[in-house]
Formats: sequence, structure tokens, C-alpha cells
Amino acid sequence: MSVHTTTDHTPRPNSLYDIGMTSDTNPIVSLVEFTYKKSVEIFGENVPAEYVYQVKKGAVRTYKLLSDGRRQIAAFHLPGDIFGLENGATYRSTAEAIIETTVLLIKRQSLETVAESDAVVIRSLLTATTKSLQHVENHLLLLGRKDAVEKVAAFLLEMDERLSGAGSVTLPMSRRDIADYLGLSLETVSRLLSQLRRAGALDFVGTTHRELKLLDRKQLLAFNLRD
Amino acid sequence: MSVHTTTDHTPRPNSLYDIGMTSDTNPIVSLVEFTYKKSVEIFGENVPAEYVYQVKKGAVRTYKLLSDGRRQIAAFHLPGDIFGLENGATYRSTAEAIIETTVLLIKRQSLETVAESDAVVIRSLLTATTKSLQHVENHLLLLGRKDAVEKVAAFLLEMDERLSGAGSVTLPMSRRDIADYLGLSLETVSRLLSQLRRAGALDFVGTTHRELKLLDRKQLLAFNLRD
DNA sequence: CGGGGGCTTGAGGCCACTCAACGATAGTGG
DNA sequence: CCACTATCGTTGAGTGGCCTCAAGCCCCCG
Repeated sequence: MSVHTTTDHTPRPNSLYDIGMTSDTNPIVSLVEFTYKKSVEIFGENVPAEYVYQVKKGAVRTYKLLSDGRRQIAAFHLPGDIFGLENGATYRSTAEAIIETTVLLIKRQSLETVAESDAVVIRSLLTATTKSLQHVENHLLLLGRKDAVEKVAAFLLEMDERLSGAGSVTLPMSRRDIADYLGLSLETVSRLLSQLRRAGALDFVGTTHRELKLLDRKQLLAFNLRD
Repeated sequence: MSVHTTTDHTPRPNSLYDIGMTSDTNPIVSLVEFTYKKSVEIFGENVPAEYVYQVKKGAVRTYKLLSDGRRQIAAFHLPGDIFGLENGATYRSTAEAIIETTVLLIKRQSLETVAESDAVVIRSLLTATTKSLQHVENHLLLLGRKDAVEKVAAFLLEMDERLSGAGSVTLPMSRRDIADYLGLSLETVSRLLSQLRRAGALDFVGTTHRELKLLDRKQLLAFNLRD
């Protein structure tokens, strides 16, 4: 698979601004753009954390595995999202491109160097980390205490908000991905989507069944007004 | 409320050093010690985040609620742990003392002031936030993909590690708290503890059934070697 | 000593699971 | 271009793990 030697990437003149980590007093730090094909691993769990990433185009899943193959997806990363931000020496999850995905990446070390002399950069890192923490804490409530319909409804609303906000969503991920994100089986996800369609809450548009139209946001929200 | 305002640079029980947020160049920031009785709220969800806390003695739960009363405990905070660390304007969870609990607290604003001129302090905040994130990410896997026995075994090992490490644990929290932490019903928690006792993995010591002795760590670990 | 909260245990039920079959779609190579 | 295959999604049947409801015990505390 793709190895992150610097020669693998085509360096482009970019400022830290792109990753939301810039300040006036900073030297410019070089960013690299790289594209991963569908299902390709970006980094593995417990390997040295060399880079920090930002999604430019596409979608990424980060997950943990149990030894028997059970998988929990912690987050989907969509354009604009930063991932791979670590404080320790290694990544704590595996990251994979869900579809063809272009990322910006920056050597963690160079970020650390800049950060030492620039509190603004550390603060940006802190902000990004806190944002992750917030998302994950909400997800705890979903996984621990919501039933299947509530989970799926919450997922649809989250994706609509993050992908379009217009009620028209093209999901990059499979039913299995959704299931592993929501702590359900893929059959249950499929069944509940069909059920919501029958109830008039949504409709399938294309042939792939990944293009959705949210018809009745109120109905979906009803499952989430509970928090 | 006993107020301790430190007036010199000498490290003392109540210096910033205790909360891991200090540097040589810093002005001293005043800490306050406060004690909460059992079941008393320390801060509520969505109220302005004025303070950052560190547990000195006792135990704290932070949780989110659904409107119908379902509760998900995100974390138990034990002596040494920092909680209430926010980036936004308000707390994202409710915090309550589980038993009589003494905390150190510091005005968030004074921390921010110091942080502006001191990258070391921000970095400490970042480290503390990352630590929370790590814990919560592991908990996602537990909630989403582990079965009831695995959850309870993981809980016992976590508490043993954090409370003693010696195989002898006095739990500060009730069965209901444990259940709301693990995404189970309290009856299931009780049943599984009994089951593990019958299997010889642990034993109840006192009359309250909150003092546990872990007899067969291997057996408990077997449920967790799966990750 | 009476009351209440916490813990345990049993009985029964339901929600989401597994196993299975099938249709549709996209990708591949002849 | 088309058969072939792998992958994905849907749906049904049946099961089981964990839930709810309920009763009872013990301990603490007023």
C-alpha cells in the first residue's frame, strides 16, 4: 500500500491556513496533498503517528477492531475534517479511505516545532481535539442508550447536516459501515431504512440506494428530541 | 467553602502543580478546595463553564440524559482526574459527586489568561483533553461491540487498575451507575457479577457488595484479550 | 422499629441478532 | 460487448441475549 515517504507525495506550496493552523508570526510549513483509492488504509492502529490529516475530498472512517473481527467505527471524516491528531507516539485507531479520497497532510514533527513557539497553533490543535471529544461523547449516548430507530434517525440527520443540509444526501459509506458506526447489524440498518421509507420519512433516489432524500425531517427529529 | 490563595512560588498542596498546569514563568493562580456531599451536582449540562476541576478525594460521574430519563455515564472521575475542561462556553455534561468528594477548582478565566502567555499551560490542557478522548474512544468500542460479560469484565479491570491495582476494589458507585456506564440494565450488571462470582473470578467481601476481590484476573482478561 | 434504598434473583417477553436466500449492480476479463 | 463474479442491499424466519416487571432480602438510618 501507500507508504509515506516524502517522495511519494507531490509537494505543493500551501500554508497552514488550510488546516486551520496558522498565525501571522509563523513560518510557512509545507503541506502535501495525497489521494487514496477506495478501501485503502491511511494509517494503522498502534503505528507511529507521523502525520496529521485533513480531508479535502472524499470520506474516511476511523475504527477499532476486536480480535474476532468486530469493528466499531468511531467517526466518519468528511471534507474539512481533521483526523490523525495524536498526543502519544502512535495512532489509536485505523483510518481508511471509504471512497477515493484526497487529503492534505502535514508532518507532525514540523507542526510540533511550530507549536513550540506559537501558542496559537497549539490552541488550534486543542480546539480540533475538543471538537472530536464532543462528537464522541454524543456518540456514547447514542451507542449506550438509544434504540435502533433512534440511532438510524440520528445518523441520517447527522449526515444530512454534514453533507448537504438540503435534505438530499449521497452516502459514501456502505450499510456495513453504518452498522459498525451505530453498533447495529447491517441487516437491522437496512430494515430500518426501509421502514423509514415506508413511513414516508425518506426516499431512495438512485439505483445504488445510497442516494437518499429526507422527506420528513420532523419525523426523524422526533426520534432525537428525546435528548 | 475554604479558599486558599497562594501568594508565593513555593510548590504547595494547592499550587497549579497539582492540576498539572504549571510552568516556571507563570504567575501563581489561585486554587480553591471544595467538598461536595453524596449525590450533589457539581455542574449541570449547558450551564456556563466557569471552573475546571480536579478530584482530590472521592468520585465523580459525568453523564448525559435523554428527555425520558435514560442516562449515559461518560466517565467516572477518581482522585487525580481532571474534569469540566471545556472549550466552548458551557459544560457538555452534568457532573455529580458519587460519594463525599473533595475537588480542587480553578477559575477557567484565570487559566485562559495564563494560557495566553504560556504555551506550556495550553499544552497541559491539550494533554488532559487527549487523555479524555482516548478513554472515551475505548468506551465507544465497549458500548458498541462488546456483550454484557465483556463489558462487566472490562469495568472490573478498569476499576481495579484505577483504584488499587491490588485486586481489592471498593467501588464508590451503585449498580445503577455501573449499568449506565456500560449501557446495560442494573439487573444485568447484578446478574453478571453473581455469575462471575460463581465462576470463581471474584468474590464479595463486605456486606454492602461494593467491596470486591478479584480472584482470577486471567478469567476476566480472557474477555478482554478480544481487542 | 418502621421505612427506604440498594442488591439479588426469577419469569416472561421483545428487540435486535444470526442464518439464509435472493435480486440488483458494478467491476473484470475474455 | 457480454458472461461471470464479487459485492452490496433487501427481506424473511427463527433464536437468543438482555430487557422489563416483580418479589424478596439485607442493611442502614431516622
